Amino acid sequence: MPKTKTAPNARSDTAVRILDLAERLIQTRGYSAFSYQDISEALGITKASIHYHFESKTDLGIAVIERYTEGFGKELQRIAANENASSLAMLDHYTKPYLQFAESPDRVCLCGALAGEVMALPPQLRERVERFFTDHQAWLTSILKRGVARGEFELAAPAPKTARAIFGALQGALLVKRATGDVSQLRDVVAVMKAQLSPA
Amino acid sequence: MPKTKTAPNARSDTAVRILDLAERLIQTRGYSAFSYQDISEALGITKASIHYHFESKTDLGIAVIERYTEGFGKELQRIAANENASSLAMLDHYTKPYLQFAESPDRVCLCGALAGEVMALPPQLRERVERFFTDHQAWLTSILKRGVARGEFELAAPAPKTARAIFGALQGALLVKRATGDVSQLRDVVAVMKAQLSPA
DNA sequence: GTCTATACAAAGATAGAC
DNA sequence: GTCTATCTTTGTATAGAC
Repeated sequence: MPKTKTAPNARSDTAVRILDLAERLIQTRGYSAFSYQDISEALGITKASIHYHFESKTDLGIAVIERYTEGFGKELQRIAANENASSLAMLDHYTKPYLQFAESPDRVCLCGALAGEVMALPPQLRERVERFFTDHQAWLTSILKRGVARGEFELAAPAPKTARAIFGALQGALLVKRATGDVSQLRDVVAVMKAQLSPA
Repeated sequence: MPKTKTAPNARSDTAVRILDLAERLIQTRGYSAFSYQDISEALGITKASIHYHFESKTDLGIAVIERYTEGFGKELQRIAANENASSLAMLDHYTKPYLQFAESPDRVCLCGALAGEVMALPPQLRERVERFFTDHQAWLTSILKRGVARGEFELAAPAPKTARAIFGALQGALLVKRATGDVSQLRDVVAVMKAQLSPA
């Protein structure tokens, strides 16, 4: 029998290429500033074809965010599941995607980019961006608490506040990096963060 | 003789109201997502009238940024000019505008908002946003150095790096605040920053 | 799944009257 | 300085053929 390559939620090649490009466009130019035409020209297909895969721009936006947050979310689970790892190593893993964005001159966190225009987004997108923020801060909070419980961290402020500060510093560093081209800042922020969490 | 109220660079009342609203719209929705129509409806004048005051959207954007950066810039000069002030007090003054933005649920720094969509901006806007970032980081650097020279600060990293970290943390905190509604973070970030700069 | 063709609205902008 | 009217281009979206 012919092998079926259709997994439960499989997406066609084209759909994936559209998602990839849309994600990049949102990260570099923002949601409001990209259009089906941009994608159409870059991929060599018509706007109508894109509508076949994603009925509306809002739908496309939702799909991009969900793929991104789910991918990131699984990574968080994977990191936290490794119970032998030190809490510092876990935090270290968390920062890896940010450091990767920092490598390229014009990319930031997808949700960081969207946060800059959150009031202009369709509600379905806004909700998801806000959820990304709260989820990540919750995750960071749990890792910080774990570190304290294991004697690996010493916090100057309650875990939730420290988590928000770390998250905000990472997002802010990406913003600054893109505006001024300073790639080193991300690494510096991570280094400072680690130094400050270590017990005296 | 009739008193002339026309100062050298005076702007008409309407022009100022347009600028005020445009600034707010950029801060809350972004540059790409606001239109002359938004302004027209809110102020009760036609789009054509707005074009009379600002020939193009780019011109309006430039005017908004320049007013903002000049106002902020003068404040920086004023702060630094008070030679008796402690360096900590100077830093404290610097954070005031950020704390004010944090009061409102949906405002961020104008240039922070624009930084999220720099790649989509007309070059004249992009330049000015980048300059805002480098100017502010340079100013912070000079204050940090002053503090070190006067024995008021003790830095864990070179002044320019520390300045970038502070600036990034402030911008990031505003971003997070708007996405999650947590107004306290700005204050926390400022408090942590001050604590970390104080000599042992 | 992709195309052509088209609809429809919005955005940015201009001309010219008042 | 503001208006009406209009123009052009772009953006989003749909219908229907292939």
